Amino acid sequence: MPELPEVETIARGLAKRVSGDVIESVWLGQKPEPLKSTAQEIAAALEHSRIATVRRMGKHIVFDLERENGSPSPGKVRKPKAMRPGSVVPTGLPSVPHAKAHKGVRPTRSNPTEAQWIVHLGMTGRLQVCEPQSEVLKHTHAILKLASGRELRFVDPRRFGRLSIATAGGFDAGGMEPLDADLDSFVALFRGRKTPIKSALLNQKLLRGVGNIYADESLFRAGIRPRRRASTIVRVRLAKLHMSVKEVLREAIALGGSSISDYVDADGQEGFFQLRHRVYGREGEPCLVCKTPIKRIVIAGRSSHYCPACQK
DNA sequence: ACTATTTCCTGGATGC
DNA sequence: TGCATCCAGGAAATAG
Repeated sequence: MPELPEVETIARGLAKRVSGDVIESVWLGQKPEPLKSTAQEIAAALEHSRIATVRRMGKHIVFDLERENGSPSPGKVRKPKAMRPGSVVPTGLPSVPHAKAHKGVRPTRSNPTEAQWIVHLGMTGRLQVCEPQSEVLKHTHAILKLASGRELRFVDPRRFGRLSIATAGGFDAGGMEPLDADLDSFVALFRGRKTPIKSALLNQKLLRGVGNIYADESLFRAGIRPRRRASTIVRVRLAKLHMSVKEVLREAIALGGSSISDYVDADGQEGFFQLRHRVYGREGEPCLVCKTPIKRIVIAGRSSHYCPACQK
């Protein structure tokens, strides 16, 4: 499941492969009725746009788009309303149900970034760059034809992923980037919060990008039990957590993320941080520090792993 | 303003 | 073998 390190890895890979490429046409799968207009918006914003950059914000992948010279403006793009990708599996060659409603619209000059394509991979979402003739996988919800001749496809079996369009700079990714947070603002995030520290770490409005795996791993390294109320943790311990979070994320990024279930990056490469997990997915196995069996409990519906001896 | 709970979704694992 | 059930999990929606 892509959390910050996986998304970072994917975004870097994509940046290398599709930056500068132009989106010629877009196919979007059928969506469950309510958000049809958004699909039009997405197609309109993407088509004839150049991908300037690809980067990560929290767990989101952000494609910065700029209009191709002389191509019509996509019209005003509203706030980033999330869209549920289509549910219908494309058969054969996808036709393109895009809106071409803008004929005589004023041409734009060489503009800087005008819009952003925001992709959240959910749990099972993947973006693949491939040749047009390669097999369209089941659960493919979007296909972008690129000027380079390749295709950028969004595949997501479990459909927790989200696609949306934001106006440039208008995308609100939530809380602060954990890797940028200084100690004081990090500590301030938890002041007065009665929620378990694990829940606070997962709250994207506080920190963006930390998910279940890295929350558990960070808490282990900081010696804090996941159920500890955030407000009861003293500053020095939070300082420890501050360090642990950054350390865990940096190590994971360096190893290309954690590959559990079927995660692979943009190049189809697996990550290797799962080999460094000290508590996540190790229920009953001995703690690597003290040999006490790792416990698993459920917090807010999320399985949480910790060492009852090392974490207080 | 917070916090806790429910819901979405499918494939894989488990159980009978 | 087949069928039902459970589980994984991010974040939005709902309830308290």
